[in-house]
Formats: sequence, C-alpha cells, structure tokens
Amino acid sequence: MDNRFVKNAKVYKAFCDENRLMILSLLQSGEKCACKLLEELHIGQSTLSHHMKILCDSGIVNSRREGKWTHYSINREGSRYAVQLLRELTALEGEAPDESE
Amino acid sequence: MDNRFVKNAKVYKAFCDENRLMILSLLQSGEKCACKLLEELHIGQSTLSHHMKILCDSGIVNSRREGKWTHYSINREGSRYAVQLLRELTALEGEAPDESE
DNA sequence: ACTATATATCGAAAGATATCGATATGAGGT
DNA sequence: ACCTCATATCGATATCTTTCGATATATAGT
Repeated sequence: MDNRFVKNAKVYKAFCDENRLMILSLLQSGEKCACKLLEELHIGQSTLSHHMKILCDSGIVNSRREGKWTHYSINREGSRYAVQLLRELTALEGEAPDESE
Repeated sequence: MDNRFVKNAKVYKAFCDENRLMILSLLQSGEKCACKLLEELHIGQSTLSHHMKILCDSGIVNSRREGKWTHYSINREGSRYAVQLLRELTALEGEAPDESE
C-alpha cells in the first residue's frame, strides 16, 4: 500500500471521533489548557491526554507548554492542509479541485 | 454527547482508512464498478463491500445498481459538505471559516 | 427451473482504539 | 529536599474495525 495513503488517513483520524470533535469545538473560542477542557468533557484525564496526542499528531492542534500547564489551540497551518487535501481526495480528474464551490 | 458530533464523526470515517483513500483515488477518474475496484486492490470481495458501505454511509460515495453490477462514484454533494464542515470544524470564532486561505 | 456471475451479508478471528485507574514526570511553591 | 498540582505514560480491559471465508441474494442468460 502506498505509504502516502497511510499518512493521509492519519490526518482524518482527528475528525472521526466524537470526543475529538467536541474538543475542537471547544478550541474554536481560542487556546485552552487541558484542565479547562477536562472540565467540559465527561472523560478521564488520561483519556483526554490520549485524544490530545492524536489531535497534535494529526497536525490539527498545537500544544504549548507553559509552566505546569499545556495549552492547546487549533493549528491554522495543519487545518488548511487538511481542508486542501480533502478537496483533492474528493476531486474528479480534470476538475479544478472544488475551489469555486 | 451531542448527537451532532457523533454524526459528523461518521463523515470522516470515510477518510481515516488507507484502503478507502485508495478507493477514492481510483474513483477520481470516474465511476467504477466493484469488480473493477477489486482488481486494483489487494483485498477480498467482502472486505471491499464493507468499505464501500462505509463510504456510501458517510455520503462521500454514490452507488448505482445496473443489472448485476454496482457502480460507485464520488458524490459531489457529499464531498462539498465534508469540505465545508471541515472548514467549520477548524475555524476560529470570529474568523471567516477559511474561505480566503 | 438451472446455472453463472456480481455483490451483500454473516460469523469468526485478529488488530486497533478508547477508556480507565495507577503510576511517572515535570514544574512551582514552601 | 519535599509537597502539590498538571499532564503524560503504562497496563489492563472493553469495544470497534478490519479482514476473511462461507453463505445468501439478486440478476441475466440458457
């Protein structure tokens, strides 16, 4: 299997779990530390940490350590890449990849 | 958990498996029947059927029965929705959701 | 009605992921 | 040095996903 497919699949792992979508929606209002996210979600601390790792690995979320806290935010660069790649994945040949739509 | 998150997560299940990305890339050159897809992939027939079900359920792929054959194609409507939703999921509040970028 | 072909569904096994509680790490304060 | 708090990692378990081979369904041709 083309390794590119494996790598690209990983990007969308970020979006195929409902807890991670919830986390992303919480980050839309801006950077938040893990403890703040934890308050809003009904999951354990180690579970959150696991999801944050997947979100960061997929390039969709940034983490920033500041003292004891880890602050998370949506990564603009990674998000743009995910959107652009999705356009390409669903484009038809000969079509401009979904720019105008 | 907000049911919307569960539903949206399902859309991106289409993209988080390398075989399904491979299938999508095969469909970019146009509609193909299952048997044609099967030739190109190193998976069993029942496995392909399983992946096609997930792709159809996520709204990214259309199926069209014609006699013995089932023809699959990329669903423009569903793809546009997935791209647009991804923009919204990764947008920051107060920002136009990634239109200009 | 029988046969062949394409696809879907079923049931089992293997693998991956989500979840938890416990423990480890790391940073700050006392 | 010790303690506390925030987060990460570990190990176990439960659940979900992928995969397969076998079987069922559906269609077309004989």
